[in-house]
Amino acid sequence: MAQTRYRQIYNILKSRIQQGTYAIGDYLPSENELCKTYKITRTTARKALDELLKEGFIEKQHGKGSKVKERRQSLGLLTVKGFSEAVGENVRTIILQKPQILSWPKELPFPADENELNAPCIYFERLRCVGDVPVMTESNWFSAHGLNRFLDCEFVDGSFFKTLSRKYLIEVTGSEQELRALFADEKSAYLLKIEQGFPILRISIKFTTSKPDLNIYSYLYCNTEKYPIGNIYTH
Amino acid sequence: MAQTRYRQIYNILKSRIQQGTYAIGDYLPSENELCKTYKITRTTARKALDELLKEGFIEKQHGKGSKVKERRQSLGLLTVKGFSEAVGENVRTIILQKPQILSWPKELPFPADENELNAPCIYFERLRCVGDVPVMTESNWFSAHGLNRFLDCEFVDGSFFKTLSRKYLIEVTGSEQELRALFADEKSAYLLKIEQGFPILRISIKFTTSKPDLNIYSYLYCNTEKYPIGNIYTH
DNA sequence: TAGTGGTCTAGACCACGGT
DNA sequence: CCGTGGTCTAGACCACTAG
Repeated sequence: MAQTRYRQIYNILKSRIQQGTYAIGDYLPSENELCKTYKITRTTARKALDELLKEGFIEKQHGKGSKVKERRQSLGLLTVKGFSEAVGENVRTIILQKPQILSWPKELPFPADENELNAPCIYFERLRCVGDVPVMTESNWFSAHGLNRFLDCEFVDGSFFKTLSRKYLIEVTGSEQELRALFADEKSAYLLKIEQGFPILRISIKFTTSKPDLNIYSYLYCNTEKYPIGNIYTH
Repeated sequence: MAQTRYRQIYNILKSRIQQGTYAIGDYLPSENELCKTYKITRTTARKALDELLKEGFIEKQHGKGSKVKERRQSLGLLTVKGFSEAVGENVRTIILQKPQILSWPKELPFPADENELNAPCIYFERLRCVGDVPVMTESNWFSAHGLNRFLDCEFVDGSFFKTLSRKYLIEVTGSEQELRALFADEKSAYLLKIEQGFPILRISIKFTTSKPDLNIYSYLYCNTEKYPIGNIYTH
């Protein structure tokens, strides 16, 4: 078996959710139905559903079923309030540097895991704007291992994480972050169209994913003057 | 059965970890040992361990066992890295203003719920230091409704949230936050012993609690130069 | 009452880690 | 090699939801 059985079922269900076969609000087949359909036991069916639950695709209701949830597009745990969510339509993303192979930088936002550095490094850089106002620069590093043809492919809906999910079946499983208030340096000031020395927020992130040896390392430099970083959290 | 069996095992193991019976780095009894000890099957033992895993108490190693991990304590979702955790012993808290009844301010970090404003407002203010270095000021507002004798009582272990939990059985259930990089104003600069105009991080928080009509509103002003704000998150 | 998810038993085989 | 955790089977009883 190349994959575990529950992982196969998980993948089937996940892709059907993503393709809209099971739409938001729909109920997945019950655990017993899954057992019959795929000739598995409930333990295995439940394990597959548990994975979907962990990743926020479904919500379980005792006595009713497993309901497809609206996926909380969580950029780790940070969402930009009045930005990708609230502003919605008005958000623009400018690619400053398309994904390309670079050597690993001397310093990453967080120390990398050992194995990651064995593969080449992919780097890309974007600028996020609300209307015409640039509010955040974003630099991303990650290992190219297992991401075949990543450089050639277009982002799904312009989203990096959606691309990982849809094309490579990789989900973000967690993140570690660090926040720092800094004077804007020359580059940030130029990109964000502010004066050098203006206070900006730097967010250092390490995203962990469902793929071992794949973490995403990012720096976000944010002009929080008009668009502070919002962070919604429900326990 | 008042509780599920796996929850009982979970509680036993958790309290032993918290009390240090199983120290950081130790291995818990193996799944098979747990089966014998508590007369359960592996499914149940694994379910108990899975809960501990999810909450970050242990780490599982194939072929070796379940190892007790260093716990990342999440206060809401913000932890001060190299501060209440890492620095540990060296953290000091200075009460700038003891809890007292004030009128509600014109502006809170987030808009208050309607009913809260009917009761008086309790306010207190603290300064957090690492050693002799002040790193964060903290201002808190909340409704006095139902918090009898709050002004007279001492904080449990110096912790506001522990006090709410132990004395009033109120738990924090979630939070909403907003981050902003600012120039330090006169008051913050004075308290944090930095120059006015230095970049600092302001965190606005609304903590929701298990008590309806009780939210905690806070401003944190942080000097992130030496001690950036860390934020550990596992999905 | 029928169907759902939540818990639990009693086995089995496998892959990994260290001896 | 043995013990560990990872996966899986084939059942069982329970609590919850809804017609």
